[in-house]
Amino acid sequence: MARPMEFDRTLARDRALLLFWRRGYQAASLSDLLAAMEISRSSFYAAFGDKRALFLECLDLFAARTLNFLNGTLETNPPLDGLKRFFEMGLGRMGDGESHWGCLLVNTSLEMAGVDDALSQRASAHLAQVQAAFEASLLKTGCSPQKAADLSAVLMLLLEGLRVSSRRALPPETQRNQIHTAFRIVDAAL
Amino acid sequence: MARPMEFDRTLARDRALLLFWRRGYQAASLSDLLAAMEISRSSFYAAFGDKRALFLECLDLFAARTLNFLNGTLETNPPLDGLKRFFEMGLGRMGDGESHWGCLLVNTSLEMAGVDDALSQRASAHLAQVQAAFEASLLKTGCSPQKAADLSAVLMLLLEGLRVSSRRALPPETQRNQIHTAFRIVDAAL
DNA sequence: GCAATTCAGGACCGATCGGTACAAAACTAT
DNA sequence: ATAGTTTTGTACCGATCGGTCCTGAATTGC
Repeated sequence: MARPMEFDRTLARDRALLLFWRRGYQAASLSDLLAAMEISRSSFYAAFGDKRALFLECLDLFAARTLNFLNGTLETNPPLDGLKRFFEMGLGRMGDGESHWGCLLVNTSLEMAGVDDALSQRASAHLAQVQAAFEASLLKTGCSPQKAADLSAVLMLLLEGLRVSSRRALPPETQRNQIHTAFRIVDAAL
Repeated sequence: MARPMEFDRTLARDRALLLFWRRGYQAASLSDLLAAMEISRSSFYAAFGDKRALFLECLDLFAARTLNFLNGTLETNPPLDGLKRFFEMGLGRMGDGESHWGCLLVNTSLEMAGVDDALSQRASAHLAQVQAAFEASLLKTGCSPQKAADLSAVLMLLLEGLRVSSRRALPPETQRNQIHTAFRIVDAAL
């Protein structure tokens, strides 16, 4: 019927996600986004609504992928090993990008608090889902529900702290040590 | 010789610090700042240079106060109690403001990473000083240097996670539980 | 009182922000 | 080929950004 779209929507969206991840919501200007996504202004607004809507889409997508990865590792590993592997996600090879941008959920929850609380709360809600997955996994180790609740809350603290370490660009080796020590003492508490 | 200043510089600076703490660097516009500080544009630039310089001043001041408070509690309490008290700083009474803004150092380190790396790194360096104080305190418990280094790194993870919890506006009671559980398992690891 | 000096208020600046409007280009269906 | 439809590139929009400049008011030393 008419002219077909000239760009791949999901590809453009993924590129936007990377930019948001790297720079945060506010510092990623429209021009930056258009350049990164390699589409024009009109295509942008036609396909994504506006900047905020696109961000929301990216945020939810990031959360879905994160939960997906987490559930994957939890299914194919003993609970604690799966958790540890999840913690180690994204501290990868030194110069590969993506490795020192922290976690978009944590970043957003902090950046947008007091600025756009709806965005902040949404990111926070996604984090709560992650914590719920932690708790479910801990329960499978046979510990008490109380202990699972308490420890999953502490695991969330550790994860957030680790994603801060990542964005602070602490050396991967340092982060690896942090994970190792953290899991050693969590293990002892089980 | 001439007309004296009509405003209290340190008062204005403190007000700016609160705004930066609450909204972050980017979202605190000049107009916002002037309104909060209750000074005029010209006074602002005469007294503080520019927005970034003022922020830097606030950041360093926040760090100094934080370290000061930390060292105070560490001097007047047994090491672990002092640390715990530091962790509990700022989760205070529900509606008193300041309690759910997280930590300016953590906030800044995340927000400015990839945007103004000098600011991010500076905040990160201040955090490293806090961690060093943790380590020194742990050493006083008589544990091995290795253990002090490892545990202080984990304590930093927990602190960062807790300040994220704070800015996410998790209920103070939840945060209290997190602190309690965290210190229980850290204690066990000593 | 008067000159000298420093202050504060606000007009003004170019740049950039996110977002809209519009016209030309590109494609399909007939 | 042509009519009809959708996409795309870009000019343009008002608002706001951080920052400068200039004027008039306020206060001092004399």
